[in-house]
Amino acid sequence: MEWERRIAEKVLRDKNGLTEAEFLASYRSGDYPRPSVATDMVIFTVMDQKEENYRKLPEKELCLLMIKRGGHPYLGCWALPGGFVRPTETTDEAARRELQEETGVGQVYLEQLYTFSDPGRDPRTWVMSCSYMALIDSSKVQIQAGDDAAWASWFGVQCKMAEKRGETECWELVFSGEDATFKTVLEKKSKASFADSKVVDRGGLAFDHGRIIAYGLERLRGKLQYTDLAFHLMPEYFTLTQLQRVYETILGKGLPAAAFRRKIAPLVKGTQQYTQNEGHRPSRLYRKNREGN
Amino acid sequence: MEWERRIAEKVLRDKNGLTEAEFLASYRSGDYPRPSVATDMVIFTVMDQKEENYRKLPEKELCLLMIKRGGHPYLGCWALPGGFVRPTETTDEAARRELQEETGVGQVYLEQLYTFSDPGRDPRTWVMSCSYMALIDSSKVQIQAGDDAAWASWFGVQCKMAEKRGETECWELVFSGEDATFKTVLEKKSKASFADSKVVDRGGLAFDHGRIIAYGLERLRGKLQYTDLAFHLMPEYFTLTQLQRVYETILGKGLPAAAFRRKIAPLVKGTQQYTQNEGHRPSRLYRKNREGN
DNA sequence: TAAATAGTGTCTCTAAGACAATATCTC
DNA sequence: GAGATATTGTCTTAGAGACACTATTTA
Repeated sequence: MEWERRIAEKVLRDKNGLTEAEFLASYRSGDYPRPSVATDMVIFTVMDQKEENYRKLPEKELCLLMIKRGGHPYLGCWALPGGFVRPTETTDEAARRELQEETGVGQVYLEQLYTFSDPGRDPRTWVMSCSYMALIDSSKVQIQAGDDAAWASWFGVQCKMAEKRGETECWELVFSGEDATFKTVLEKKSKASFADSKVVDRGGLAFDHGRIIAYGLERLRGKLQYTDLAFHLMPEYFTLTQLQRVYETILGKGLPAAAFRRKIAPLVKGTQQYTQNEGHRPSRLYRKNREGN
Repeated sequence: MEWERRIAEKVLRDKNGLTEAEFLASYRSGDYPRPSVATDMVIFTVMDQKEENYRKLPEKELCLLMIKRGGHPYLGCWALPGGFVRPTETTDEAARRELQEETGVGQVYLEQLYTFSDPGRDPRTWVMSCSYMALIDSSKVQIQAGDDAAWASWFGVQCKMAEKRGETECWELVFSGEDATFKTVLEKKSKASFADSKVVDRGGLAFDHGRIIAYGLERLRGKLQYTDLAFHLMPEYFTLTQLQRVYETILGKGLPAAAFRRKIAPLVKGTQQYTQNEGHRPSRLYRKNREGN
């Protein structure tokens, strides 16, 4: 068939009589306005809080990395790390590059969250943000925290509903870091996602980053339940109680130990090592089960 | 405090001595290259297939809308409907605008899926695609199908794993429409999402739209289990068997009727109306339960 | 009456939550 | 031994799947 031969040879011609190669060679990009596209990253980790009693286990806290803005707009506010995407890379690659620059950590879990595109979200110009969530193992964080950037800092986050008026919910993100503590207030519809929320009071946060962070948290909580995401927040060897604390910290509620262990059992592999010098019965160390479901 | 007063009055000055207002007035966007950003839409509906027997219920099929390309590149291939985002709108608004233009339907469920950003995904120039999933009630579709665009057509889709080599899975998307039937082959890692898949053989599909469609399907299947998404695919009144068929069609497997009805019960509200003239026992008509969880 | 779907009751099995009982370390 | 956590066993309950049984319509 003549027609099939043409497809095979890629010489289909358009209404101007051009082949695809000819078309592409003559193509000039139109005059559509183009936005800048940046990646913003919600880098989560779970850190130990100060210890109180030599016997008690340390409390854990969900933390994220932010950077203090040294220029306008939002001078002095805290913002998510990020940067512009280059024409030679995917947004994934851009995010990984930024992450490397910002934290020095390369091999971390990275997941695209959502693209925020409100035309006014950056007062300078039209900038869309393709947001990402990164999960970092707490032991690696200890090395990197306050590494070079005097302006980067880890903040504990808590997200809780403050008020409910009919279908509209009012949520508070509370950030507590060494250098600052502040609160961001968001509003959203009951069934809606934080991707569709509205910032009511930025507090000390820059841009629309409150929405991004709240959505990142929502995603993290959701996926925690039916994936093995949590292991990206753990060091190689950990106790089941540590793992349980990480779940509890992220979900914001306590879990029954027996049920937790049953559920998590197929995902972990026990070792012959135990914790020591802890003021109580030693705990077996586990690691992630690679093969098992 | 002087400092707090400055914050309150928004007269913080940057290292050049500018206030935020002064900075923004003098801001000139840098020379970073900018991508075009388009929205692409996976518009799903569930349609009845031809009836065979006056007694039997029609089989259902998951369908999506595609448009035949009339110009290069990918001349003659089928592509997802979509278009460029304008500087005055969000990607959501752009998607809704395109949807309105394409199908004439306004009030439909719309959800952002993923932003695809491979630098080479469009051979013309640097174009990112912020993809969306739309769900349309099948009864509305009947009116719109083949409305004006001779080049728009509904295709039945099926997605199934074809082969598994170690950690790499090979998947086939099979499209069957009135005007054409073809197959797209994708590859992905076992645990990975289709957002990270690779098109191995486009078949008759344009661009990287196979990835987008497969990811849309993955999202739809996932959310079907724990949300009330399915109701967006239903007309106002429906039987529980119809609802069940929609679930089965999307999930690609049969479900036990008794368990399905128990699970779905709190989401629906029975009416006093029944189907008629169906060659078998009439079925009660239900509608979505607005209040109940 | 046959064909076909509609709708419900019950049994089993699994998993989650509640809770108690036991184990074992360090100071 | 006291204090604290680790770990397991058991009971109850909720929900999913299997399956059978009954109900109801039309040609």
